[in-house]
Amino acid sequence: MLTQTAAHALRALLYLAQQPEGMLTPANRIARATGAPANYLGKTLQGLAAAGLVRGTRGREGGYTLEVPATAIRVADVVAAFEGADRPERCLLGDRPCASDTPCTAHRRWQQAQRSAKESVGAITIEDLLSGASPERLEAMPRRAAS
Amino acid sequence: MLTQTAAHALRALLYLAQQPEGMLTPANRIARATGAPANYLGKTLQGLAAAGLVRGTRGREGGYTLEVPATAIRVADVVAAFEGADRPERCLLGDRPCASDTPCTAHRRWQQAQRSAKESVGAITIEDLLSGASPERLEAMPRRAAS
DNA sequence: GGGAATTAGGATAGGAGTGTCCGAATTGAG
DNA sequence: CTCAATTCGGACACTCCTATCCTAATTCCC
Repeated sequence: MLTQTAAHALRALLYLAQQPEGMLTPANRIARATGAPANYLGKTLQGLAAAGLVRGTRGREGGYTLEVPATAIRVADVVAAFEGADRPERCLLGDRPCASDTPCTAHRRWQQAQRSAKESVGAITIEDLLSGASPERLEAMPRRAAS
Repeated sequence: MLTQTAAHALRALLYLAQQPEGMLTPANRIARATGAPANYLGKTLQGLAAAGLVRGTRGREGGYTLEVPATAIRVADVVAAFEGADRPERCLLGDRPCASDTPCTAHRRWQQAQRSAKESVGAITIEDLLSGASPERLEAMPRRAAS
């Protein structure tokens, strides 16, 4: 569902959001707490810093802190920080943007579902995850028994 | 959203579903029609055959055909045909299945969203995509402006 | 029966995601 | 000032997904 990198990033953000406001947490501690490989998490945090979600402070007693309140960081933002210019949304039938041999009802139906799927996880904020709140009625979704 | 392999497979199934009932279509033609690399699509079709979704017939005038009606093939089935024993659903906070330092409201909230996302695309059938029908009310979802 | 078309399946290469390692730059503590 | 802690940034290995290529095995047509 999420890439490994995004998952590490999300865990790091959740951890940072639980720290006292303004406190600097070194990457090493975050790695230990979240179970991410320390070296790799370094890179990941740099990515988050580049995206403006966290701020890194060098030097002794340095570390990372949230740059943006936890209510303003959506999962979609975290994902976006690590994807490289997403592909041009190719059509499901055939190669061309919308093949002529089919009126591409598939296209619409598919994009609709994709958007709905992306939003149902992308719209969640760090704060939502920590508070357990449901930002909009999601439990109102129909449920079908998986055969 | 989908792996490349699953996308190829989905396109192949959509193409096969549009062919006359019982007709055998060689992999080569499917590849040309869907824009997938022919050699790789061969493997992909083998995967679909192993999953019981299509049937391959060897020899001259051979080819592939749907083994199951298009109404009975869900996107989730296609995806499942190509994933190797999905991982044990690790918790979002910390490494352990459910860390003690947080009551894991995050866990529930997250899984809820994930399931909802998976279902919104996974429950779609090949037939749905071709007919443009919406299997359950999906357009009733709330929509938020992406900032 | 011979030959061509086609699936089945293995071996191999390229690339991206993931992870490791090491040095350079920065900053505060002593 | 010196040193240690820390982020920053590059270089490199590993693995899996994707893709290519080649050789069987099978089946129909002539």
